[in-house]
Formats: sequence, C-alpha cells, structure tokens
Amino acid sequence: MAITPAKTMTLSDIARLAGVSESTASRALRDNPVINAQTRQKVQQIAAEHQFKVNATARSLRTQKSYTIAVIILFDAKTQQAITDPFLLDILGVIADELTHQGYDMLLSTSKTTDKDWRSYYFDSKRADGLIVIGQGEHDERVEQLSAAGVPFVVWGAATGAEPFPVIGSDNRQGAQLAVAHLVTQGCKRIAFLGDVRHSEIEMRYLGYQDALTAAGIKPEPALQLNTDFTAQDGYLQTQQALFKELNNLDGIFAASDAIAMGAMKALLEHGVKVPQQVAIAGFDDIAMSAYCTPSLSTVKQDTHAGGKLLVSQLLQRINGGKAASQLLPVKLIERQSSLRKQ
Amino acid sequence: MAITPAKTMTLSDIARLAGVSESTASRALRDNPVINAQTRQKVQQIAAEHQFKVNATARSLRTQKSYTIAVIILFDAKTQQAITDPFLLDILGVIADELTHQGYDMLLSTSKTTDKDWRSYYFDSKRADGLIVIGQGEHDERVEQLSAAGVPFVVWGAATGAEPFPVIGSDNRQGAQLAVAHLVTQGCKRIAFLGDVRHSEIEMRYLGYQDALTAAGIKPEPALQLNTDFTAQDGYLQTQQALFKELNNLDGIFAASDAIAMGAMKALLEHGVKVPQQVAIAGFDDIAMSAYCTPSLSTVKQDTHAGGKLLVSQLLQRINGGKAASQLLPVKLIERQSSLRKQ
DNA sequence: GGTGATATTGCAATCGATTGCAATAGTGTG
DNA sequence: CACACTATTGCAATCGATTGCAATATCACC
Repeated sequence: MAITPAKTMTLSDIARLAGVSESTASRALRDNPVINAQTRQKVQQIAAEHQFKVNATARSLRTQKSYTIAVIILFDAKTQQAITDPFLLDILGVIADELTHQGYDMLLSTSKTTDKDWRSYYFDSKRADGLIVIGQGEHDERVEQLSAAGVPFVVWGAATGAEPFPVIGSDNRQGAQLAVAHLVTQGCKRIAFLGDVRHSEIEMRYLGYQDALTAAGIKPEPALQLNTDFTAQDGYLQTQQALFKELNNLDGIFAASDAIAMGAMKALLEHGVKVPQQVAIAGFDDIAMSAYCTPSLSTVKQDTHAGGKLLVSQLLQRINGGKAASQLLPVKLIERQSSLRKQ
Repeated sequence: MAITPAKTMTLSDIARLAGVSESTASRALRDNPVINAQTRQKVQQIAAEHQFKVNATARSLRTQKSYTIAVIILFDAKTQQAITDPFLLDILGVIADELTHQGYDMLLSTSKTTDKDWRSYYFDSKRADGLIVIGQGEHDERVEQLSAAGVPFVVWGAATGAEPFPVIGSDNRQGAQLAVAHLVTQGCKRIAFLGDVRHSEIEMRYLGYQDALTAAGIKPEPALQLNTDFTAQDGYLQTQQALFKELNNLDGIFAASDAIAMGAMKALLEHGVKVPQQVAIAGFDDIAMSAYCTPSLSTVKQDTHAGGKLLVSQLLQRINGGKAASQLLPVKLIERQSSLRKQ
C-alpha cells in the first residue's frame, strides 16, 4: 500500500479537527479578534500542522476579489513574434516584484493572448481585479473600450495629457530632445531618426527630435525619419539601406530604442563608418547591454523602477475606489562613447 | 443620473432571459449536444448580446481546475534584483504563447515571490494546476519538495538524468564542448571559463569545457574558472580583474552566457586587447543582441522555441494523468567574429 | 392504444470559504 | 436575583457555475 500524498485539507477539515465550526475556524485563521485568543491559536496550530492553505478560488468567489492583476504586453501586430525587447523585461520585473509586495498575483499575457478581448477575458470573467497595459503599441481601440467600461486599469505609454485614462510613462519628448541636442552639440547636422512614429511613444520622441533640431536652427527633413521595428535586426537593415541611398551623408543617428541603436551601429561599423567620429549615435532606454557594447551606447535612461512602482500603486488606488492619475517620469541623458567626439 | 456600467451578468441572468434553467443554460453555452440545437443557439445569442462571460472563479471552484500554470523564475538569491537576462525573456515569451495556445493562463512569479513556499502558495491553494520552474538557480530543495508532494511540475535546467523529476534543458555539456573545441581550433590554449559552477546548468557547461580541453590534450586549470554572475556587469568586472592578475596571458574566453561574454569583451577591448586576434571569445544562449555587437559574438544557440513548447506539453501531459519526461535539447554552435581568426 | 426508447430539460447538490445575524454563556450591577 | 451587556461561537445563506439523476415529453412500432 503506497502512502498516498495527503489529500488537500479544506477549512471544514480543520474545523472538525479543532472541534469548532467552519465560521470560527475561518475567523480564527485570519486572526479575527472577535474569536477567543486560545481558540485562534489552536486553530492556527492545527492548520499549520496539516499545511492547510486557503483555497484561493473559493475565497475569490466569495469575496469577489481575485487579488490578481493582468499585465498585458502589447506590441506590433505586424511582427507577430514574442516579446523581445530587454526593456520590457526590465519593467516587467519591477511590476512583478511590486505586485507581489502588495499581495497581488500577476497574470501575464503576451502576443497571441491579446487577440482576446481583454476586458471580457480578464475582467468580466473575474480573472483579475485590474489591468496593466504595457504598450509600445500602436493606438489600440481596446484601451478606449476599457476606459468606457469602467475597468480599473493603467497604461504604460505616452502620456500626452489628452487621454481619458491614466497613462504613466517617461517624458519621451524631453528625453529625445536631450539626446538630439547632445548630438547637435557634438557637431551633428544630419541626424536620422530610427523608429516607428505610429507608436505614440515614438511619436513623442520624434517630436522631441524635431524640437532639438529646430532649436538648433536645423530644419528637420522628413526623409531622415525611417520607420523601424523594435529590434536590433531592423535597426541594422534600415541603416544598411540608408547607407545605400541618398542618406549616406548622415553624421548622426537617434534611435528610438537601444536595440535599434545597436543594430544601426553594427551596420555602420561593418561599412567602415567610424562611430562616433563619422556618425554619432544615441539610443533610448538604457538597457543593461548599452554600457557594454563597443563603443558603448549613449542613451536616454528611463526610470523603470519608479515607473513600475507607480503603475502598481496607481492601479491599486483605483481598485480601492480612488482615482488613478497620469504621470510623466523624468528621464536622464547618459553620455557614452557612441556619441562623444571630444577626447 | 449617470448611466451605470451594466452590472456583470451571471449565468442565472442569462438563464432567466432565455427562459430556461441554469443547468440548461450552462450546457447550452458549452454547446453540449444533449441540448436542443435551437435552445443552444438562443441561449448563446442572448449571452453574446449581453456580453456574458463565465465567471472563471466559480468555474474553477466547481471543476477543480484553474487552467492556470504558475511560472517561477529562479535566480540568484545573492543578486536580489529582478530578472534581467534576455535569455529568460526569450523562453518566457515562448511559454506564454504556448500556454495561451493550449487554453491556459500564466501566473508569473519572480524574485521576491519565490520567498514563498510555492507548493502551498500556488498548488495547495489551487491557484495553479501545475508549475514550470525556470532555474538557472542553484540547487533548490524546494524543487525536491514539489516532487515528493506529487505536484505536477517541470523544470527548465540541467537534465543530468539523475533527477527524480522531469527536467528539460539544452545539452549544456555538448554545447560548451563544441564552443571550446572551436576556440581550440582557432588556436586558443589558455581559455578562461566565466560562470558560476554552483548552478547546475553552468556546471554542465564547465564539464563540456573540460571535455574539449582534455580532448585537445590541454590540461584544464582550475584557476581559469571564475565564478561570475549572469550579468554583463560581472563579466566585465571578472575579466578586468583577471587582466590584472596572473591570468593576463589568456588567449580565449568561454562565457557561460552571452551577457557575460559581452561584459568580458568590453573589458578586453577597453584594455586594448584585440578580439579575436589576441583573445577569442564565445558565449552561450544566442540572445538577439549577440549578432549585433562588435565584434559579433560567437555562441551556442539554445532552441528556446522547442524548449518552451516542450515544457508546456510535458507539463500538460502530466496534469492530464500522464507522465512527463526529461529531455535534452540539441544545441548549435554559431561562429561569429569574436572567435574567428582566419580571414 | 400500449410500451419502451430517446430527446430535452430542470432540480438540487456541490465546490470551499466568508459573513450577517442569531444564540449562548458568562460577568457585573443595582 | 433579575437584567443588561459583552464575549464567543455557530447557523445558514451566499458567491456562480457545473453535473448526476430524475422528470417529462415525444416518437416509433407492434
């Protein structure tokens, strides 16, 4: 006779063992002071001995709270592949930690899941108490729907101030402005912009790019903006193509992400273009690798730590009956070798 | 009077609207053929009109299935920071897609969450039907516990064949052997190993490293093995230190991950050491960035796609009463500039 | 028209925990 | 000693869906 693994204990089992009713057991386990201290202790001890764990499902059903947040990572419908940008991992890690810290679980949804109607799937079905949408996504009407339906949610993205829902994100425009102004300071006059402006965050960065150029008395040329996916690969390809076109007199590149920047840098170096002497480069995000490529990459650092914490705190505030507010996070220019020409 | 958002519909509401009992409505919604086709259609239509969604919590409670898998990312207790290696993101994305495809949700747990006792927290509490443990972790007694408790789970890690639980992972030993043999072919004689051998996967890679050296008639020197965290930063620091020590006559580096390799490469280049001419480098993982750094990084490609799919399929098989099997995935050497000395 | 087979539908229990309200015991006071 | 009050505990309903089994309706066939 094999020893069968102990069958899962239920509250009713514990109550019976402790010689009390289920209601008393339930209250005792949660240290409800209305229950006699001795009774409480006894029940708790028995529960511990039998490794009793509250059935989260039953509790959720009864209390109508799941203590779970769905995190949805949006990205290009075009490149149907899985999430790939290291930046996402960064912020995801922070969110995960913070949710845990607040006693919430995290339901993660990527790519194909997003075919679903999130509202129905996650909220109406009570799988989650709220949603965090991480979108370098293009404008998505599903977000508007969430808003209209009264679902508690927050978005990581471009806070333009015009959205009827809470958006938390970096000051993309200022970040880009800083980076491009820096490139100009280093003597760049023809600076390409690599990034897909159909994404609202990137659009902001493009505006910042234009701001900096205009401020420096340089007229932005639309031909220097190249729609580029969020991958090193596409950064490489776009740059390679540019080198074969009339854009070969570039002297600077501002990439909408570090991954793109690295791809671009690779293309330049392969063609014998010196970085930063002939072409200076700056990226955006400050992913871990940026400090360790060669030449190391100048970039705009996003405060993912503050961002993740803020996303969580605002969402929980909203869930608890308050209101979530949009917020723009300050960014910081990091100057490294890829853009520094002076010795 | 503000229009309140439509209150959530329950099965009972739908049943009433359709003029049938709850049981009939329930069966109709799941297209149970025992229900008259017309009734089914009517119920489904009414449900659709009212955007009815089954309450996942109630269903889980009744059916005793959550259709949720907890994915636990283990990593150094030492570096208490969030997940950071791009490789993790890769495999995580595949797992997420595959789980979705199979109709499961994914509960993600990282860092601090893992303080918890996973078995109680995720399984006993019925939050998840099974677990996927992603461990570049050091040996963890909690995994053994899972095994003993009969919890359905699979591990991504080092399949040595000795574990009493299913482990799926790359053939680390062979991969390292291929990479180091390649370095030897390129003329390297003193090859450092950067990686923390206390992690079982890395230990396998170290064995492969020794295999290749021995096969080439080179005696492995323990002093050339440097415990290194899974970060570019530590790869950089360890290499920098090595350069100041008696290890400065290295002519090759095999790093246990691409991130480490990139850090190492940075340290070398900064010191004016030519890669690959003076020191050739190879890494492990083939993360996206490896092809785009300069010089591009030779590495061992892990088949994350196959790995992720296998983890999911084996786990589900186990959940459905079958047995999950360990499996070793073939790897592939990718030769790039960081190790190729011939023109 | 009777009878058994078949097609549909509904009743009621169930999953496991939480909680409003009632019940009981115990204490103190006038 | 009665009465009010407090401290504890238990009863029973509830969350929303699923499902075994019984009930009813329909039909075919002899």
